[in-house]
Amino acid sequence: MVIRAVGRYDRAMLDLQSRPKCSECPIRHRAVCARCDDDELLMLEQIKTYRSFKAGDPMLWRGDALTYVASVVSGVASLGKTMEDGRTQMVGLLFPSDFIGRPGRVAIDFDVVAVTDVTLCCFQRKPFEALIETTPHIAQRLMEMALDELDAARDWMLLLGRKTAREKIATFIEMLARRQQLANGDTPGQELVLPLTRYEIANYLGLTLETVSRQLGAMKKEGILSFVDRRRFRVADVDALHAASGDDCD
Amino acid sequence: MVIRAVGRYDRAMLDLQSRPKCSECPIRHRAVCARCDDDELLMLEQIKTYRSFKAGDPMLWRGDALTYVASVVSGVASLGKTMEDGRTQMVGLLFPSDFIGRPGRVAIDFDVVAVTDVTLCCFQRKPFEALIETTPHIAQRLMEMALDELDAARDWMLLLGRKTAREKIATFIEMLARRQQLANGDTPGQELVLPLTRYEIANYLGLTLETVSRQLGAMKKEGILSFVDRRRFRVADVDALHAASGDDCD
DNA sequence: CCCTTGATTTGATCTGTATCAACGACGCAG
DNA sequence: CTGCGTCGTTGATACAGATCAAATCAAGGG
Repeated sequence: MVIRAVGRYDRAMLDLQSRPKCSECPIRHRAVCARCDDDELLMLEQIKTYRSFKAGDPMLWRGDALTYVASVVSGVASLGKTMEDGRTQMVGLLFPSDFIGRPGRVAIDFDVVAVTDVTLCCFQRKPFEALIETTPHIAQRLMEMALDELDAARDWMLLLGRKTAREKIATFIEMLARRQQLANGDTPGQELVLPLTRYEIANYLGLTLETVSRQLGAMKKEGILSFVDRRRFRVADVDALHAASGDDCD
Repeated sequence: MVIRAVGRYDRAMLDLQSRPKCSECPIRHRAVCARCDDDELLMLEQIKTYRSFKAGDPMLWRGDALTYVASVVSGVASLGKTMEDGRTQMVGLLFPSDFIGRPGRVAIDFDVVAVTDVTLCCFQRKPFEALIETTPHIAQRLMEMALDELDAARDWMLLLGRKTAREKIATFIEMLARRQQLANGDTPGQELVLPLTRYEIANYLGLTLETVSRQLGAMKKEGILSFVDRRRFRVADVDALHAASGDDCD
C-alpha cells in the first residue's frame, strides 16, 4: 500500500482557518452539537478550531495520542485497519457531521485518512471532556452517535460476512446516495459522486479492485447506473439497485 | 434454518427467580454496575429481576419492543441478523457481564438468542433510564461498554472481510479463551468449552459448518488444539495458535 | 505533442471455500 | 435395546472472486 503525501501532515496540522459562526454551520443540526442550545454553542465556539487536510493525507495513525476530537465539516475520511502482511480493511467512512475520537479513549486503534479534501471542526480533548461533564446535551448526543455507529458496524458485518460482490456494491451505492442526499439538499435522482477510488471501495467492501470494477461495469451495462465519468454517476433504476442489495424492504 | 423451542418463550419470560445480593454477584465489577458505589447499587437492587432461558430459546426478536434491559449473569447469548433468503450472520456474542439493550432505543434490529442456558439480571427500561439521568456512574460505564463493543465490532469487520478460514478459527479460539478466563478464574492452559455448535461458529465467522469442521480438524491434527470431546478442548500450542490468527503481537 | 504516472478496465487462469452428498457418532425416548 | 434426530465428519465437485497480466484511459509536466 502507498503512503501518500506524508509531508503535508505538519502543514495541515498548523493550517488553522477562520472560525465561522456555529449558528451558520452546515452540520449544526446533525453533529455532536445537534442538541446544544445557544449558550452551550457559545462554549463550544470558544474552544473550536478548524483544520484542513488534502485528499490522501493521513489524519491519525493507529496508536497516536488523541490530543483532539473533531467533527467532519466537509469531505470524507476513512477508518482503516491493516494486518502485518499488508492486507487492509476499511472499518468505517466518515461523512460530514460524523465525529472522530471518543471521550475516555487516549488512543485509537485504526488509521484515519482523508479520502477527499477534508475540513474538521476540532476541539482539544481535555477542555472538550470537561465540557461533557457539565453539558448533558453533548454527552447524550455522543452516546446516540456511538450507538448509531455500532448499528452501522453490525450492518456492515452482515455485508462482509454474507453478501455477494454484487450485493455489496449495491448496498454501498445505496448508502452513498443516502449520505450524499443528507449532506447536500435532499434531491433524489441527483448526480452522485464516488468519493473513493476503485481500490478504496474494494477495501471498504472486502473485495479486490478488479471485482469492484467488473460489478460497476455490469450494473452500468444493465442500465441500473449511468456514468458521466469514472467518478460521477446517476442511479438510473432505484428499484433494481435496491433489489440487488439483498436488504429487505423497510 | 431451524426455529428452536419457541414454545419455551412465554414460560421463560415469567420465570422470575430469587434476587441475590449485588455485592455477591459474580459480574459485580465488570457489568454495567461496575462503577457504582453502595448507595447506587441499592437503587439498582430494588428494580432488578432475574430471568432464565434454556439453550436455544429466543430472547428477543428483531423489532421487538424493548421493555427491559439486562446484564448477562451466566451463559452465552448471540446477536444475529438474517437476510430475506435465510442467510444469517452473527454480529455479536454476549458473555457474562455484557449488556443487552440501549438507552434511548425503543427496538433492536437483530435477534438475541440464548446459545447456552442463560441467566439475566433485568431492569425495566423506564426506571433504568430514569436512573441513568441521576447516576453518572452508570451512564459513563454504559458509554464505555458501547465503545468497547464498537472496537470489537471493528475487529470483527477485519476478520470477516480479510481473514482466511484458518485465521478466523484461530482468532475465534483466542477470543473464546480470553473471555472464558475472564469469567472463570484466570487459569491459562485450562480446559475450554466451545459454547457454540459448528453451525453457530460458522455463522459467527462468515463460513460454513463444513469449513469450520475441517479447520478444527486440521488444527487438531497439527497438535495446536487437543480435544477431549467435541465440545471440550485445550490449547496445546498457544504460540502456533496466535501465529495462525494473523494478528500482530501486541 | 510526447512521455510519464496512476487509475481503470478487461481477459485468462487459479484457488479457497461453498455446495452437495453420504456416513458416523452420540443422546434421548420409548 | 432400538430407532430416530441432531450434530459432526469426510469426500467430491462447482464456482465466485482472487490473482496475474496486459491493454486503455486521463491528467500533467516538460
